[in-house]
Amino acid sequence: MPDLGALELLLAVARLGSLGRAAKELGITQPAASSRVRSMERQLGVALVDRSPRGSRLTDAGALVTDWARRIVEAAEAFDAGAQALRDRRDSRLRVAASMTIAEYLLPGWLIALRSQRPDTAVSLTAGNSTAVAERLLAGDADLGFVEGLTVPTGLDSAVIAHDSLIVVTAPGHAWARRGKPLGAEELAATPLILREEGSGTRQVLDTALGGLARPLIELSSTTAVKASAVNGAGPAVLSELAVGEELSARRLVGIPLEGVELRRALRAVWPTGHRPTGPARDLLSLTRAGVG
Amino acid sequence: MPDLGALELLLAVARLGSLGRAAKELGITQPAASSRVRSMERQLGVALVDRSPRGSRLTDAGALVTDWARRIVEAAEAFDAGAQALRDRRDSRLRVAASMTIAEYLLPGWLIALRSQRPDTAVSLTAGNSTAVAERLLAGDADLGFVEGLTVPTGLDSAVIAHDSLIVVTAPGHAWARRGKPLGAEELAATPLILREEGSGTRQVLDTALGGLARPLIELSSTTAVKASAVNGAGPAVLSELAVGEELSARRLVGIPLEGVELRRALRAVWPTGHRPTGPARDLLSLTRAGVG
DNA sequence: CGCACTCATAAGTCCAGGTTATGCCCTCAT
DNA sequence: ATGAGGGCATAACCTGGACTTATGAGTGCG
Repeated sequence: MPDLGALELLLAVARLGSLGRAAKELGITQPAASSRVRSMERQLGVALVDRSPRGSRLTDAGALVTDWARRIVEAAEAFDAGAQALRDRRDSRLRVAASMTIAEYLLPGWLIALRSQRPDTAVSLTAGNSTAVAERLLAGDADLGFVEGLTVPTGLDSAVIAHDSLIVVTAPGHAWARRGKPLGAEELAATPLILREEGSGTRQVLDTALGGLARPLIELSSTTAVKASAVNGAGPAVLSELAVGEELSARRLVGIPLEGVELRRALRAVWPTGHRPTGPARDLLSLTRAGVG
Repeated sequence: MPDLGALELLLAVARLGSLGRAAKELGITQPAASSRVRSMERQLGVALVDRSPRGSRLTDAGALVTDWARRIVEAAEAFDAGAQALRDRRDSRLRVAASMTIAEYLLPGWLIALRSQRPDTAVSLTAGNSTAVAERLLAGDADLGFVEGLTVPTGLDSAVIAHDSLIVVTAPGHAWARRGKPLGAEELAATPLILREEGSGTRQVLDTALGGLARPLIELSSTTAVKASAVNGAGPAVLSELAVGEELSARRLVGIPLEGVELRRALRAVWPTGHRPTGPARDLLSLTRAGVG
């Protein structure tokens, strides 16, 4: 398994064109960097950088490895942004409460953007369901909240910042992946589906859209488990599009077009009625709304 | 920065419900696992798992962290699949040669799938441009090739396995993100764009589609650099949709609908004329075609 | 009550990755 | 030409963190 530090080093070498400069950027010495890259090359059995007395340049294999590495490091940065927000729990200038889906898929990106824009803003994050978010806001324990769902908790003002569409997905081998015409509500309702458990946000939306008729093939308690089942060909699943971007573009899953079924739900920023977001809360809010145009 | 090993451990704990079992799966002892999780919790300042005499369950924060961690680990697995293919250069049963874009974005996923389906197949990978791929195949140094582009090198048979569409993207704040009607060819050709350098595959497709008229605002030598410029609002960019899936779903970039411009190019599997792929090459080929339906 | 499972603590070992120190190679400017 | 400077490699040493084994303690069950 790769070592994150080594990957960062490799990216730095690619960017700066020299082992020494890369080493300095990461706060280590040049020999340390040299040895790290060397040991990585030994492990891969391929030369990654062309060393010359005028600097170091990536080889072809190095460029490929670097591109793969970049994905890992970007995911790690998102993790870090989220982790920092979890860590700085108390004395933060901006306290955010968010529902799970938003905290999982969207917040890390926003936090990275906010950090690059206002590097000195400390953000703290708590995650929970809609009512928990509302409680924290009303108790003054959070400055800004994010919820998904069909209704806005009372006592809160809100702004729609995005929409989350549920989509029907199957493994590429499934018969639905080949069908010519879009899927209708009746057929969807008549087919057993891989679903989140009753009471979950996505299940709620689906039941509403179909008039309470969704038939579960399997019920699972996490989005990830649903995804895994669908990828393994257990059947068609209904999931937030946020959760399956990766799988769709890698064609591990295929989206099935729908017709006459509306599976959108609003993602909303919320705050106590009257208390218009100001300062860092306003910054974050405008970041999130930028995407909607 | 997080430690990959600790993240894997956390995922294993989540899946298996016990520190001890997770430890065993990773080949370490229970105290080692215990201490690792503990140190991670100390670093984050949040309890991640609820320990009980009957096992360990994730806390809410733990579930969130685990979801973030899963992304990193998945990227690392893709890296690992690619790295292994680079490592086993010589005596492998299946030797693949692929163009950069395919090697970068698609192959790792295929290799993971192939590994789970045929765990004992050793794959080796070399990356290069179309002519290099053709040379290796014709010289008998590779069993199966993948190329993108408008033409098939002579001496090779091919099968289209997917299509790669170029798309026009801008930062969400750009005026085009708000326009109502699709963009036409003339307007696209008249606007300076952030592009890859002349001679690159994507540039080639764009020039062809526009009749050689693309006007560069900036020319950059890597897909990543183009992406970064576009995200920072330098202007509209043209990129493979494979490269921007992440950015689109996080709304760091917005896709601009086009009209009357065809920016698709075929991704093809290729092999020496007559030499129909057999054995592991056939397995890999059928994996890649599964997505097309 | 003792067995089987969980997790925590303690004490000891070991190596990966770091450091400093040094030398070689190349280029460029004086 | 020659010395200065940047870039990389090698060598020898140091250290801390992560692993190990050994043990104890809490819970539930036959």
